[in-house]
Parts: sequence; C-alpha cells; structure tokens
Amino acid sequence: MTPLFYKEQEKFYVSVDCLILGFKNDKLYLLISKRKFEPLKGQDSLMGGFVRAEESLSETVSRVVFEYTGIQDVFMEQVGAYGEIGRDTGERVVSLAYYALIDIQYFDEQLCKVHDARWQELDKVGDLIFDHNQILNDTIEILRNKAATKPLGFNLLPEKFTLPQLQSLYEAIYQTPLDKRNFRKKILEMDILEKQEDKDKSSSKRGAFYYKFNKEKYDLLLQKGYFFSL
Amino acid sequence: MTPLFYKEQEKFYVSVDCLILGFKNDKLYLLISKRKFEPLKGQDSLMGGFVRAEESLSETVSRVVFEYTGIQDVFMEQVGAYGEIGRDTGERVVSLAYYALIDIQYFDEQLCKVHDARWQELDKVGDLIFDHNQILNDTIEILRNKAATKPLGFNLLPEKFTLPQLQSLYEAIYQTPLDKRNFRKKILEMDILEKQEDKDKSSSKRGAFYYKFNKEKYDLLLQKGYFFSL
DNA sequence: TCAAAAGTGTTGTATGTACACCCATGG
DNA sequence: CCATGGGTGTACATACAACACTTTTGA
Repeated sequence: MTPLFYKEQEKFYVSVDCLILGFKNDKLYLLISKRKFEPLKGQDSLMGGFVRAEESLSETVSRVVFEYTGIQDVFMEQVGAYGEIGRDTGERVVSLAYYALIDIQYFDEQLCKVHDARWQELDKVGDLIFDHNQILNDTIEILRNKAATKPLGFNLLPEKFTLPQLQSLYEAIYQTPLDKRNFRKKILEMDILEKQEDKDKSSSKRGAFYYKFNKEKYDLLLQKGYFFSL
Repeated sequence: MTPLFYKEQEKFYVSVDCLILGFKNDKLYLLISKRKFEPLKGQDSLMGGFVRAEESLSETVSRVVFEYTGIQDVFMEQVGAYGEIGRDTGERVVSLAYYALIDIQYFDEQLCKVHDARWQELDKVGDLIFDHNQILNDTIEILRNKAATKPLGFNLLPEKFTLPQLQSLYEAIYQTPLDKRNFRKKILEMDILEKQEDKDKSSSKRGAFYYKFNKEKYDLLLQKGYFFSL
C-alpha cells in the first residue's frame, strides 16, 4: 500500500503546543502548566500533546484545549512549526504551535488542579521549557498584527460586553493606552456592534451599555471590500 | 535514552514544500515540477522533500531550494504546517510550507531538464497535486501582507535595480497598478536606497538610474522605531 | 453630595491620492 | 526628429491624533 519511496524516509514525533489565552481583570493571561513527564518534569510549559494517527492537526489542538480548559469549539490559529533538532531535549519532536482564544468564564477551574496549571499574566510569564518562550514571543507578534485587521478580540470576551471592556482588551493586546473617544468613534463607525438595552453595573454606578458583535454584519461588509481596523 | 512517554507515541513522515518565486519580464513566476514518484507521478507539484533526521526544517528547505535552483543562502520564510490526514494520497505526511525568494538571474536553467521543472506565471498556475493550490493561495496572502511592511522585495531583484523595475515588482505582488510619482516619492523618502551613477539602458533609450538597497541603513532606521511601508 | 466611571465633538496635522508635462536618447 | 520610457511637483481629500467637560448614580 505505502509507496516504496515513502518507506525509505524517516519518521518523527509530531506534537502541538497550544497557547491558550484568556482575558480578565483588564489583563491577558496565558495558561501554563507544570510538565508531567521527563525530561524537565515539573517545569513551566505550554499546553501540549502528541499528534495521533487518526487526528488532523487541528483536531489535536481541539483535544488538547478541551483537555485543559473544558471548552470546545474555540477560536484557534496556527503560529508556525518548530523543528530544530535539539529543541526538545528528550527526543526529536517537530512541534506545531497554535494559539487559542477563549472566553475565560467558561474555563473549568477544577482542571487547574488536575493538570497543575495556572493562568499567568501574559507580560509576566517567566522561563518556559525548550523553545516555548520563543513560541510565545512569535505568538504575541502575530496576535498583535492580526488583532489590528481581524475581529479576533471578541473571542476573548463574553457574548455581551461593554465598550470600556473592549477598549481595555485592545489596550492589553497592544500594551498601550488608547484614547477613549477615538476608540469608541472608530469601533462604532464600523457598524459591526449591536447596542443592547441593558447595562453592566459591575464596574461603575452609572453602568455601561452592553454590546454584541454582529458576525453576520461583519461578513456582509467583508464581501463589500470592507476592512476591519483597530 | 528516549523517555518512556515518547515511545508510546506515533511517528509521522515530515516533508517541506517550497514555493520558489522569481521575478522577470515584470512578472512573478513560481517554479513547479512534474512529480517524480507515485502517487500522482507526472502531475504538477511544488518543490518538496522529506525532512531527514540530521536536518532542521530550514536546512531541509535550503537543501531542496539548492537542489532545484542551484542557489544557496536564499531568503525564505515559513508559510505554515499542513497536516490533514488524507492530504497526501500516498501516506500520511505532515508538510511544512516555506516560500523562497530568489534572484532569478542566478537560477541554473539546466536544472529544469533534470527535474522536469518550469517557471509558471504566478497568476496562471493551474491544478497542483494534493493541497498545493491551497498552500499557494496562503503564500500569496502572506507575501502581500509582508511585502507591505518588510523590504522583502529586494530579494527578488538583482543587487542593482531601477525604480521602474522595483515599481513593476510591487505591481506584480499586489496585482494593481501604482502611481509612478507617488511610488518614487514614498520609496525615496524612506532613505534606504542608494542611487548609483550608472544606468540601465536595456529597456529605454534614456536609461534608468540603478539603485541599491542599503540594508545597514534600513537596520539602523528599524532601531529608531521606523517602519517600512509600501 | 461626591467619587468614580461612562459618555460625547471639534480642530489641527499628517498622510495618501490624483493628476500632466518635460527630459534624454537611440534609431 | 520623433517615439519611447524616465523623471518631476502640487493641490485636494481623507484619516488620524490630541484634547476636556458633562452625566449618572450608589454609597
């Protein structure tokens, strides 16, 4: 069955490393865990898993994300492939990195104990194993570029969110303060948000109106050659 | 030596697929070849090769690019990983795609016969095997985005080039005509080109001055927070 | 009543875009 | 001497950046 030419080739372990990102308290957090096996057992690590024969790469990512968060159908994108010979000090492993953006309210806190995991502020992540810090840096760069031209951010927020929340999310992504009036003007002009009638009173006495992202409107605008930009 | 946990995992064939791009006659060309082995022997395909145990991924790419072009030290970047289960109809192969930008004057034409390869206009590439058309589309999108913010284009030109040449290159990348005066103003304002004293008279009687890209100047400007944009 | 966060417009500046003519030269 | 591609500047429109006060309401 397998053509001869293939049989002469080497085979490799293939894994995925997942950068699971969440947003709370106006800050971005990365889920990291203590590695469960040798080498470097007990060190901080991204969430990972080996690809199985019956899985596509994205299925592996979905499995890993579900295993560590309890959430399914999350937004994810590929960061890249990492294949230096000595990157994994155990064996040669080619790793495909993906980031996943989750709505942290659905995160199953129990799993932190199960996996010895924790949420770490994105800009305070310390040393990770192997090339995971490199992967993280690459991810942050990609995330910043993508967030400016694609409406990724909404994946990190609940279905209903306020404009101050949305603004602080983008401030966290870009690590820079944004002007409130300019931000609101720009996002509202895009006409992809729907104002709700109720308010979030959890962070002020006056309360801030909830909004919803309208994906249908956004997709329609896309077809008309419209480009998101924040 | 190999930790136990690894041994329980599956291994996979890992290959690289290279999108080798060149620029001539004011057009972008992709190098494609007839596949040399089954399945789909004889069909149009990207340049590819299996990763070897003693090679990093980028070493594999360098080897493949050299094998098919005779050129070393080319500019290359990763496009992504392609790992659907049935993407390669022979066996399961996880493929890492890279694009390489070459100065086509150094291309070894002999190799076309050796590998049954040819240069195909980028916007006239027909059906390729497996998911190679998908990979090509992804590459074009990445290339367009990168070319707008990084000085990639110079990798496709000789060391000395003219502004009309450079403009037609960017027109080929973006598939849109650019205004001559605006283009020249913008690129010259950046102060990363060095005007030479001699002219290229091959395409006009008057002749167009040669310019060189000054990488040192560019790197210096980068440190000062400068951003390339075309 | 007051502290704390939500909400609201205008103006100047910079950047991008559109546009037409003269120049140099080889044949 | 003329056809061909190379080279040049300005005016207008649009997008971006800076900036301060009023509103609401629970404690």
